[in-house]
Amino acid sequence: METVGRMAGVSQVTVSRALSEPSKVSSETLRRIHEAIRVTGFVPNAIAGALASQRSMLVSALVPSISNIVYASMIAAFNERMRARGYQILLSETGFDLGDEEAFIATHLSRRPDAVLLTGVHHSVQARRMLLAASVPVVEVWDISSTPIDICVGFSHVEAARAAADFAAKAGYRRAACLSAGDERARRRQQAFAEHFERSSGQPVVKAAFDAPATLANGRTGLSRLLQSGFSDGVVFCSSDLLAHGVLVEAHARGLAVPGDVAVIGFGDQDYAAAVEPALTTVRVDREALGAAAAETILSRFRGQQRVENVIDIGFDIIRRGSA
Amino acid sequence: METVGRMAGVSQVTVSRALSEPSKVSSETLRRIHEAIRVTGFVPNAIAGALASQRSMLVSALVPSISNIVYASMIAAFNERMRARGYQILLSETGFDLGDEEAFIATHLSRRPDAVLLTGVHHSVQARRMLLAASVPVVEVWDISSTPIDICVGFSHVEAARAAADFAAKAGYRRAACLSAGDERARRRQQAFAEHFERSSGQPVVKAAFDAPATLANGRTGLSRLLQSGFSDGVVFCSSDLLAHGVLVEAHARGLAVPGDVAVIGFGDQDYAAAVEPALTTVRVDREALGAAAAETILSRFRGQQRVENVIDIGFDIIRRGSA
DNA sequence: CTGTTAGCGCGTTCAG
DNA sequence: CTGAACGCGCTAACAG
Repeated sequence: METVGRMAGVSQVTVSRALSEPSKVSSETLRRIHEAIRVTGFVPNAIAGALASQRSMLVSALVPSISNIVYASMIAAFNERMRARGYQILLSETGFDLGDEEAFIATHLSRRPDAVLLTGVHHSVQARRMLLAASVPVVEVWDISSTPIDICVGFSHVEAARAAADFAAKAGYRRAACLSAGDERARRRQQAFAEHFERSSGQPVVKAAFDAPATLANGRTGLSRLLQSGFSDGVVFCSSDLLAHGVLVEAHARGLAVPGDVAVIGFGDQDYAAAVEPALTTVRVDREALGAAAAETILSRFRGQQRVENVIDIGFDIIRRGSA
Repeated sequence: METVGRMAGVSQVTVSRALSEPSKVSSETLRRIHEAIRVTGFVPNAIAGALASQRSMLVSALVPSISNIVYASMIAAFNERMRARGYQILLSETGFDLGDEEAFIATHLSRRPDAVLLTGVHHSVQARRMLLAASVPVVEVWDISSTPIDICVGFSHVEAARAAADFAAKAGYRRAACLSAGDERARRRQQAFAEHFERSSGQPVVKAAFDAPATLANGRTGLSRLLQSGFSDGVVFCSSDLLAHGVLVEAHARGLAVPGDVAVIGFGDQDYAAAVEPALTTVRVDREALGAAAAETILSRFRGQQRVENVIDIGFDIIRRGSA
């Protein structure tokens, strides 16, 4: 800035102002400064800016998995809103381990983010402490808690699973099975679905769970396991559309009719859910709305509104298509 | 650090050293310093550290799409290597627009990353200029160029498409079609496949291209369009496994046998490629190896090795499965 | 509208 | 093995 200023015949401070508050600089000096910037190829140093202003314009986001479209699409929506206000996202993949998450939180906080987004409402004690000490807005997404660290935006996994169980019972299915992949929230849904369905139908619900992440192959294996366990002629509640899709493929390979021989309910309503054969009945979670709502609450905190609603339930919908 | 030092009975400098070069501090002072850190809940300020040391420990990465598993899995591998060395990734989604990419590059460079990863080898003139001026290692991935900005790690899209065309011809297919989604590299592959197949078979290749990103639904629509255009009884070369999967679903819905009535070749070898019915014949690109190689070249630059090989071709493989 | 001054919280010399 | 002094490049007051 010193160099640019010298070239434009002004001081370093004026250059700084020209960049951050152009309205406070005369149009003529502004012109000369921009010309000097162009000639020198000057790129402002955001690090120094952050140190001086105590605002990094960085928001850190921690998700279990980047390659899981479920989180990726939520982050995309979040990112878009934040970027429109000049914030950049520092994204990390934590896996599903709370200890790892704690380490990531420490690393992220060292960069002094202006806000933090976390996935889920369960965090280590030390993590909570660090986040509170950082005294920046913290948003927990993808779940609901009555005692968030700061703000939470999500939906109730238990209620969603119960709604699916009600749907299955009302659709006339007498028997049900659950298929879930390795993630705590998925298992909570499985549990809630099973309890609720068993209560209303009186029939035991067969379960299969993978420790591994959800894949199409696991969906296929999952249906095989359920059939081996004696399940037949009922509905399979899957913890993700990907697993549900695998069930569809396996059913097809075995010559089982869907939903005649086996019905399928997915979770998430991914973009392919409506395109598979038969189209997937699923629980829709509006991930874009979730990411957007998370961004909005953070931004309103930045505007100084301390009294933001701190528990936002974005709900869910059961989307009935052909598979169940 | 001042506060921590006072509590431990040492100066700020010693605290700094205790954190960055513990071997240069006596074990007793080390102990007291760590105790003080624990009590105060001190979290080092990486911003100030970066400003003083002129090293941000940040590496910026620009990909067309975060939610596209193709890039996400490459970034995951890249990230893992860099993180092991203490670097954090600043990730942005550029879309497929070179102008937008330029804006992102400027924003990223203002954070003074220690290295930059870009997707593709085509960038705006201004982008190249800025990157060169930044004088940090720059890796272009996912393509090959004889004149990279600095380093490139990828494979030849033209050669991959030609290999697929050769495979199709040798497998006995006399007619072919191409299906591709909106991305310059996909279109280059489609072009190369068509030229090569037409030359060897003498038959014109039917083409369909989408401006939109690849989705399963587009794959279905794509097959419909190709059939309408008069295509039948041949092989469809798709620009991604997702499109190929859509073709599979649509063929099934229409009662067409795969590969009997229509054969399918995908691109990428995603994890579901082997799990669909029939399993997908596809062009495998080792995305993990790509991400890892990109990280390794950057890290060796950091170690001061200026003479790193600057064009790395990781190649590809044709994986023959059931669909073609 | 512009400039002066004083930090932001660290790492990096160089002395001891 | 430890500390004093300095500066990284910028923003935030304040004064003119």
